[in-house]
Amino acid sequence: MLVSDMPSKNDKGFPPFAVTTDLVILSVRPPAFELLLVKRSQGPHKGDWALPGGFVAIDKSLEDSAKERLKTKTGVNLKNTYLEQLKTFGDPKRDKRMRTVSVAYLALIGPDFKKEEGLEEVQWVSVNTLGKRKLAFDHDKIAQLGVERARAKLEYSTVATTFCNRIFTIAELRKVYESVWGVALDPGNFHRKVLENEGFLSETTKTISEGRGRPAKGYKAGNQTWLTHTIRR
Amino acid sequence: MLVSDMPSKNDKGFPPFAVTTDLVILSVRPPAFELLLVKRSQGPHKGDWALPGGFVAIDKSLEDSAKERLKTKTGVNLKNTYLEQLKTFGDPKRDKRMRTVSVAYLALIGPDFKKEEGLEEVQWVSVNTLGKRKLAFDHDKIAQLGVERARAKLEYSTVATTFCNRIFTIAELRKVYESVWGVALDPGNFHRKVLENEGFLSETTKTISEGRGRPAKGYKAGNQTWLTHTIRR
DNA sequence: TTTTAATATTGTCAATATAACAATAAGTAT
DNA sequence: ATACTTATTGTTATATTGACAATATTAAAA
Repeated sequence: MLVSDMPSKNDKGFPPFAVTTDLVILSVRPPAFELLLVKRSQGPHKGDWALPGGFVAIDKSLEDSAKERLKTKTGVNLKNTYLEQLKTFGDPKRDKRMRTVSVAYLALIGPDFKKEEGLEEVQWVSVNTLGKRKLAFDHDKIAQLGVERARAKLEYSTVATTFCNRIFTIAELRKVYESVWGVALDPGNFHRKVLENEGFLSETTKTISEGRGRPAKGYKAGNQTWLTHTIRR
Repeated sequence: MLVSDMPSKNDKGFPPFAVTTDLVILSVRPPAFELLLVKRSQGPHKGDWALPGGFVAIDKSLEDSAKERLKTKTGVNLKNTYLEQLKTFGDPKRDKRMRTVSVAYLALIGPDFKKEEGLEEVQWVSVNTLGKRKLAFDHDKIAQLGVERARAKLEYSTVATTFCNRIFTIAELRKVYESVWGVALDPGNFHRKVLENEGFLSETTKTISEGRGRPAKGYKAGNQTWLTHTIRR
């Protein structure tokens, strides 16, 4: 049934909408900055690549709906992930089956997610392919927005640490910034800038040695969410 | 009917949601920074003050729904207003009648809106009363979020001009910043900072004299959306 | 009409912050 | 032991910020 043929109100006195959540799931494996896509196995745009998502159950919160989907697609430990609402898309023509409102979420995850197990077709792609690739529905636009939000957020928030392991070095954190922004940063200046942000990082006793070169101190994510001294691209 | 009693799917195969838009409409009349509230005339929370809002029609976009409501409540010329999506609220228990998802919008408007005409009870209140006043549904939280978004946006975007008349002085713009942030800013430094932002303001031939003191040059909003040199609180 | 007060606009300068690059520290690989 | 590589700390010129002073230009008061 087309939207134009639908009754404007149901028997409860309100127009019935379908509500979905869609996820922009991002991950960094320096120097790659990647996005998770799934191949649609049914419904409209069958066979196309799309963002993971689906209907919200009548008794579940929007965020729980997004979290569950994130868990099943990536197997990540939700404690070490970052999830925030991105934007809601509700154009009347975005889904021809019915009037659908999609609440998009942005998820940032660390390196240790479960690799896909072949049940469903799942693919990590570079965010650089976004302009070129055609995704289902309006998912191009949603994915692009998610990438831009992530890039912006690295400037003034501490979220970059969610792309790292639980313990990481300042150089690893710098490579996250460089991968997400696609620029090179001065190691010395970056090092200082990060440390002058109270609560960005928290020291550990570990040191981490990666082949050649002086071993680096290991840090954990600190307790702050916002940076007092912003980091510039 | 309670949510818990509702069928999990309708005959179209998806759970039926009601979708509403709610508006955080903000305006500045220095030194006041104000929010528009309406008194609910029916339904749950009848008699309480709430954000303007209501159901989205089955064939209207979310933004058009918000725009129409903004128009009827304020009579503003939509050309001189700023409207952006804020966040979507969909807690299963937020409305006890039915499962409702509310897409909140933030609207910033200039000084020349139509004063309410008494048909409906409408009220401008200082944003400072927000913590104290109890609003319908989760509208306290939504309004607070809108105020914070507006405050943040003044730092790095040009939206402050939407609080001004079409032609305004730099001092008037400064008073907008001071009202929204609740701080005093140095007139000289502010003046320079604003002008060094290419495309923030655009010169006019008018000069504006407000009683005593040297008359100021009149400016219009420029063509940029983002500030290259951020303004700090 | 002259003086005073108020506000706009421009100047000055010390204190901070930024960015580029140099130097040193501390390991691994040969 | 030596060379090499990366982490971390130093140095310094330049740019930005913030506090406050000086000048410009008008309206109101005397």
